[in-house]
Amino acid sequence: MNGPLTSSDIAREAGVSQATVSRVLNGSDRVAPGTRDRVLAVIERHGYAPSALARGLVTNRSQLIGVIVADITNPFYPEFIEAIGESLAARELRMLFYNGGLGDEEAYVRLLLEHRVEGIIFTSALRSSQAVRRLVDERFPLVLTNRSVDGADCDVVVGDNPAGAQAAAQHLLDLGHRRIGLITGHAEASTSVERAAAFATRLEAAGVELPAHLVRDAAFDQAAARRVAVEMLTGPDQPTALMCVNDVMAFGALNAARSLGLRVPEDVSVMGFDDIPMAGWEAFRLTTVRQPLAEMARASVRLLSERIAERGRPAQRLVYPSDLIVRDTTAVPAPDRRAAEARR
Amino acid sequence: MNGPLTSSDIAREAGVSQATVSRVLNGSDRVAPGTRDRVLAVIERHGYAPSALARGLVTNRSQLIGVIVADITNPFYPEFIEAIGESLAARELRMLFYNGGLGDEEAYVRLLLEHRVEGIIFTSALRSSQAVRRLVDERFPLVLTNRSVDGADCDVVVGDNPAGAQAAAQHLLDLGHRRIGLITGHAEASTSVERAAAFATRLEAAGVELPAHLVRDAAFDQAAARRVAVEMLTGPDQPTALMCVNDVMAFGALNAARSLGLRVPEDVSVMGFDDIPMAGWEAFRLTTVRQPLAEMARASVRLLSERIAERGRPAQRLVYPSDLIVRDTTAVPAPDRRAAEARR
DNA sequence: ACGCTACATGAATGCGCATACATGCGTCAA
DNA sequence: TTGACGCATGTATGCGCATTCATGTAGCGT
Repeated sequence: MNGPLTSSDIAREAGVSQATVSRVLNGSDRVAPGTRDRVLAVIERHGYAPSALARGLVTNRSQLIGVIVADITNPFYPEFIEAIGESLAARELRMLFYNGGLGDEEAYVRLLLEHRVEGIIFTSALRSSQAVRRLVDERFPLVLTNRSVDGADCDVVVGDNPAGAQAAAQHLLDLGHRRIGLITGHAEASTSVERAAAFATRLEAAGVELPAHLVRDAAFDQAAARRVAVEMLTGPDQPTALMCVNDVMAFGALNAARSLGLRVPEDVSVMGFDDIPMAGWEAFRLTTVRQPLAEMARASVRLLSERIAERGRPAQRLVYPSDLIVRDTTAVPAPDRRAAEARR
Repeated sequence: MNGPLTSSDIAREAGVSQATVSRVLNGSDRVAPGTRDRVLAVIERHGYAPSALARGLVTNRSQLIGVIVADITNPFYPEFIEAIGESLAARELRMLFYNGGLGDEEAYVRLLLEHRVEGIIFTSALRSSQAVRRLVDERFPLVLTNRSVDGADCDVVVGDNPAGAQAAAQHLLDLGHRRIGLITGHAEASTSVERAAAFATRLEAAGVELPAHLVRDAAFDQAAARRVAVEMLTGPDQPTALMCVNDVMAFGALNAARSLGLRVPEDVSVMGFDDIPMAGWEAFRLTTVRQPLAEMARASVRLLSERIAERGRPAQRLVYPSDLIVRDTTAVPAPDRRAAEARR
């Protein structure tokens, strides 16, 4: 009576062979109804659970999917993880979860491979990720979600960052902003780079300058964004609006404004990107760009399991639309506002 | 060349036996330095990763720990998961992650057991959980974090809920509040029950009534708490303060107040419990009760791995202190709402 | 009644590894 | 020089399961 029961234990008690137990477990085979019921009864009675280790060893299918997240405390990710978890469960797949995946990706991937995961979902790969490129070269099933990696020809699920960022820029331009600060994420994150580039391009096209000191990196981090925003809002050449390439950093900017006694949007406008659920909370009411996060998460799982089933298929790149969501953190810039009020 | 390399492949190429490869992989054994280097070179060259499935089958150690969370989108959990992940990694353990564990716990646990997890961390067990009790009966290694289960004699890591809730009650009483609303979590969650009970007791001891219609359940959910708070703040017998048994619900209450145009703390005071990082954000500046979340998470992992090593040891219950953190959402009550409005 | 088929089931095998046991070699004391 | 011993390494085995092949039995037609 050491450790969990085995299929042989069940077989003995049910008076059949181990092979038969295996057959009823896997349903498909032809087993006499009476035998099946008898075996199932024994399984039920003991709460027998077949070993996924042994099964995986034989079938070469671990039922495990590795999911790598850079920072689960960043409120962007939980939504994703939730949706991924649901999709995985629906496909009889379990999640081997790794948080902090930015550091030594190599080590993480190694561990995942030891456990013979059938595939990996990277939610926060860096553009230059060696680990990702190597896996792609080996045709190991993986999908990049919300990010892409330079030169890696693999399945990718992203939002339409350029369109979203341009819409954001246009929104601020339309309001009349001409001095705009941009808070970017990690310089190695495609998401940040794409959004920042498109935003800058749109501004440039409208003849609005985006000086270097108004473009700051905050690595997708709330606290860092808060610091950077404080600096921009107290430094020279203060912006009338702050664009952040994700919502979490926009919360940081909002916190910064509040800590400085500035009103949003009266004194500064703030924009985010992603439209995570918190962005809609009364505490924020953040103007942002919506991405269909849950849908993107589901698509990632779908793509991954399709690739597992068919390794040779051509890589797909799914691009989801981005929609401008105007809430309460953006308005006409302050000077104009005064003028407008005076005009009345 | 199907599937990953095996130790036999490595052995063949290194000119040794499979057993020797296994020996160098597991370090300990006496292997000639020259042989070891040769084998390691081959392993390195091919990026060979030994199968955790096969190893687990032999050693009966999967290196997997199941972690069950009720709702990862609840900002309380990511902190926990992060800390748990780090502790697990430090012990060469991986996280098999399950979100949504409140629903069919039975099914989840079954899956975890199939994968032969060495232990399970429940972060959101319900008081009456059958699944937990059964596991405890079977002496399966598990620890309950932030929750306890009635009649389950197992390792538990919790904050000092009674002390924290009493401190919260005392704080509101000291400020002069006499009509206080209480928003509770899931009625089956020990955390909620303990906090609510201690809070009520303290009020009662001070001769302050806590009428039934001012005690509402919001299941630890932000949106539900928001709804309930709106009802209490617009209904009859409006409270001057709202105590929420966790921070996330306090955010809901804050959102409710804001949506009603009520100022916090001038018109209503709001308190939470947990002191998750967001509670300190300028957007909230929530008065709350701090629990050492990361420490509790680490202790959970420690307890679990100790129990895995020694199944027979007596169950431990670790109680961590709770500290009142006074920030900006609590103040002396407005004499009454009308007076407050008249003043404006 | 006989032989044949279809089907239910058992026996045997191997997945990749750790480990107990066996072997062969060098070393050292006598 | 010899036998005993220790060390490095090889051989054999089994973990729990899926699966292939072998076997026996019932059911069928003629």
